[in-house]
Amino acid sequence: MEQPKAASEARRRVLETADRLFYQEGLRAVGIDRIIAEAGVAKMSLYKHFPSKDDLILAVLKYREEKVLEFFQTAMERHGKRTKDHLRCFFAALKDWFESPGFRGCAFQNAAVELADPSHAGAQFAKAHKRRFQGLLAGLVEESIGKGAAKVAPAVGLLVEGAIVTAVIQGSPDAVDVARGAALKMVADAGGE
Amino acid sequence: MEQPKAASEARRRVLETADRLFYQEGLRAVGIDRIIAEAGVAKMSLYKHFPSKDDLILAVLKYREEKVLEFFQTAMERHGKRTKDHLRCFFAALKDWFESPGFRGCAFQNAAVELADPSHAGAQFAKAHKRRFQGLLAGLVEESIGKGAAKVAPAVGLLVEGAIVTAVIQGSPDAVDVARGAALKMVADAGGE
DNA sequence: ATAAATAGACAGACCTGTCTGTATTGCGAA
DNA sequence: TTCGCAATACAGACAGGTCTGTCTATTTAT
Repeated sequence: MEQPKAASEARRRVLETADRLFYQEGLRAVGIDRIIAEAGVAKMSLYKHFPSKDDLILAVLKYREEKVLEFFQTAMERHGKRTKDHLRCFFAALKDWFESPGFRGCAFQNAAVELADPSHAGAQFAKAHKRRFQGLLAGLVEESIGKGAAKVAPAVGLLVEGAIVTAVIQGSPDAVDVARGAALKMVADAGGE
Repeated sequence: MEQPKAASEARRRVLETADRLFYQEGLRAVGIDRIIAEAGVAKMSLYKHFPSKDDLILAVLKYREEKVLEFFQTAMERHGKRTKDHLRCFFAALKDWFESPGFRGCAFQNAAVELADPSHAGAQFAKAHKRRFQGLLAGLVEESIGKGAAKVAPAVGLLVEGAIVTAVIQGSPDAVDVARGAALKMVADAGGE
């Protein structure tokens, strides 16, 4: 049986397909018809699970947040075998991400740009996600240098965000090296006081 | 008379209107009909000057680059009365921008996100613009500390780009203070060697 | 049989781009 | 000055396609 919490096979396929297409081509560029065609699902099945496209967008963003956190967790663990500096692991994972096929930046940055209206649920979720993400990053900085972290963590966050948009626009992952170098130096300087 | 190189009143109105609407609501969210209505221009007048929407988008980006450079020039001159540190002037101008009404981030970042396809003329122009902008910024850093600039200028660029997206997503100009603090410290450290 | 998913037509709006026809304007020639 | 000419812009209908969202009716699986 797959009815109560199996979350419905059709629903899962819609979510995965929409996530892929939205990320790759943009929220506005991808229509419902395209999603149901590639998901192999009837239109009514989609609208049963997601009453409107805005609802679907929000669900996709939530789904993606889980996937992003999972990605960083496993990628950092993989790099964690070589060094115990978790901040270094983070930048190694970030580089993996930039170099992954189909990389098109941060879905939450992109959503905030495409949605334009800051009151849109998707834009608000993006804002909340960025706060959570920054919180994780600040945790890594604090793990490195303790108390002084609050002084540099926000700047490290800006370096990461800047590296993401720059990598997208320039079509190259090089920015991550710049960000890592600057961030590690900043953190080292702040920790040595 | 207003015929030969007056660049056509209608063309100018289309460009200004499209620039405003595209920036405020997004390239895909704004249609041709909306532009001609608000510009008070006939559809054929628009298509005479800009054969397609993609052509219009590209023209708007070029137009905006001029406006952006003008803005920074005058804003920096205004702040230049108090300090001769041009890098500080730049961050003061950046803050003015973030606080200006209707601020919605960098049109070139936004265009790169919305266009998705990196081969689109608009995406390529955005990429080229960012290189030019980074060149200007690097010039300011070099003016501060000379040779060592090449080591820190790219990171300063990332801080600026990160501050822009963060200000948009968070709906607050605060990120500019973080970026300025980190950038000035980085530059000072690099200069003192 | 009941619940869920299927296929696909449909409405109504909006999209880009084309087309026709009219009004306005400046300018050289009569 | 007055006429006609050419360029420009105007208004708006139109074609052909796509968009979101609704609806009906059929199929499948439990």
